[in-house]
Amino acid sequence: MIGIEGQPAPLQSDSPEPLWQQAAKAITREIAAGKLASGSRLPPERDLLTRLSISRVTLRRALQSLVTDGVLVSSHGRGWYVATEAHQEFPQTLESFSETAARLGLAPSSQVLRAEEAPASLDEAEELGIAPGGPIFHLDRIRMLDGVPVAVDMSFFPAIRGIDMSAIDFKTASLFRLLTGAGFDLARAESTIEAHAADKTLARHLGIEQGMPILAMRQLVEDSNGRPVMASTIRYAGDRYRLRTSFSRTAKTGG
Amino acid sequence: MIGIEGQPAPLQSDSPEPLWQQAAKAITREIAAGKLASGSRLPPERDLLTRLSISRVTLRRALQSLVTDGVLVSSHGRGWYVATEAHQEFPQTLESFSETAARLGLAPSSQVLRAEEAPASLDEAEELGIAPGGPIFHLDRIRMLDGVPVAVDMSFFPAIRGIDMSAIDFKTASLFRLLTGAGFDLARAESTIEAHAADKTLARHLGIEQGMPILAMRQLVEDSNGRPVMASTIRYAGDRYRLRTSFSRTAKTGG
DNA sequence: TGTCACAACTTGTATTGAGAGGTATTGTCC
DNA sequence: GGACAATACCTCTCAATACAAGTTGTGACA
Repeated sequence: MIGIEGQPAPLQSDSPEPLWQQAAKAITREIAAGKLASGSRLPPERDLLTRLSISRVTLRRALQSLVTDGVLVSSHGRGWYVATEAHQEFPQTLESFSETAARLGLAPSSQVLRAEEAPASLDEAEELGIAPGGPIFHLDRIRMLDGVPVAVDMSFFPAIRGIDMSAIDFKTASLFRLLTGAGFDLARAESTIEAHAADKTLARHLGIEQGMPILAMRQLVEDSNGRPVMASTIRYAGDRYRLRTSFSRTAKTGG
Repeated sequence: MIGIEGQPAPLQSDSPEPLWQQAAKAITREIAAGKLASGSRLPPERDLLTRLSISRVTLRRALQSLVTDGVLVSSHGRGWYVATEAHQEFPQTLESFSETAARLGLAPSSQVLRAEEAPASLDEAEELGIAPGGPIFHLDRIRMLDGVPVAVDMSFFPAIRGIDMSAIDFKTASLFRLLTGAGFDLARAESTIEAHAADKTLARHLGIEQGMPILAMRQLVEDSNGRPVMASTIRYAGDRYRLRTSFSRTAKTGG
């Protein structure tokens, strides 16, 4: 950490990674950790370079790279600011269903199978870190592209007070937006992906033969404190959908 | 010894062993002797060539061979560093095979099916952005955990000049390390993941029944200029392996 | 209380210099 | 042809220093 609120943290001078890159990362980590909110102002350059023990040129190199990456914006005479967010969903390395639809020029739609509140089972309670029997909301949907079923999405999250769930059209509603609007700070997601054979129920929903290969993705979304917010199991017809992911390398070697 | 902390040690100029090899070995010995810790910086080239009494070209030849071997990494403008153990593959959001093995406490190993240079087909050439018929290197391996086959990995990349591929033990060699050492700046990867039924050949390699669900991942690795460097098709036994990914929300540019 | 000048703060740009790795060319020797 | 050397030039990293330009705060004055 660059110790914005505390101690200075010197960068690794004995590392292959350039100092400007290390500084940029340190700043990014502060933002990701929530110590610098979207839109907020960083300390002045003079302070940052003292705390990081680097020259101003090096610091500005780091800051500029973060501008290029869209993380920061600068204001001449006023200071450096954390860029504001543009998206409600995760900035992605795993392409979302709606992004895939847009990319392929296909119309996404959903058919709701289940949208109701129920008491959490032991497993569900454990997964969400709540008391067994506590109220959770289940949303099961068939996801379609141009009317063709490609996946069954079964998600659940803690019941939300103050929102009339029956008034929500879950054919089109985004769960990410719903949860964010309800005050959850979605910060992180863990996913696992497996291959299975389609069982009888799923085969019927997707209109495929029982036993066909499917992709099964389990996803757990957490808030910035690490509390689970939503759990999903999404099963895709193997011959109709592929998951797409990309990622970049940010460092050659670490110290 | 190269006498980093003491006297210079001239290499044997009347030995049949090339000077660059002697120099590489001398450096390796220093590391093995603990005089250069993992991640630490070597003296500058100017100092090393003086102490070893060899030309810079020869020294760099030695250093480069150690890069290929994964012992050193270079940082332009900063210096030469002893490589650290981790972070040789993408550090990122799709857990690597070796990371999965470590996490589960299982011993990873490989059986080489194919390791040869061949002219690129039209499709292969197109994928790598090279001329059809141009030389590419194919590496097909069965990946195993604790001796149990879990995946077949078929990768190809442009043939690398200056490296004796027959000298490489592909049971253990890391392709990322090899390509990085050969000068490719691996910066980005695109992957797609599908579910298929195992065909006859794959089923035989993995020891599973034909038709079983498998995860099929296609991955294209690019360098920092966006040029494709390596293409891989990795097929995992669906009941023995799951892909794992996680990602975090960070600030992003306003659109 | 409002206005204005000035100082202080803060970012933006430029120059110079040193250290250090990266690439290329030419030539000699075995 | 491989090994090796000498030489030249390029590019990146990093720092110190100086000056320019925009913003904000403060004190003086009407």
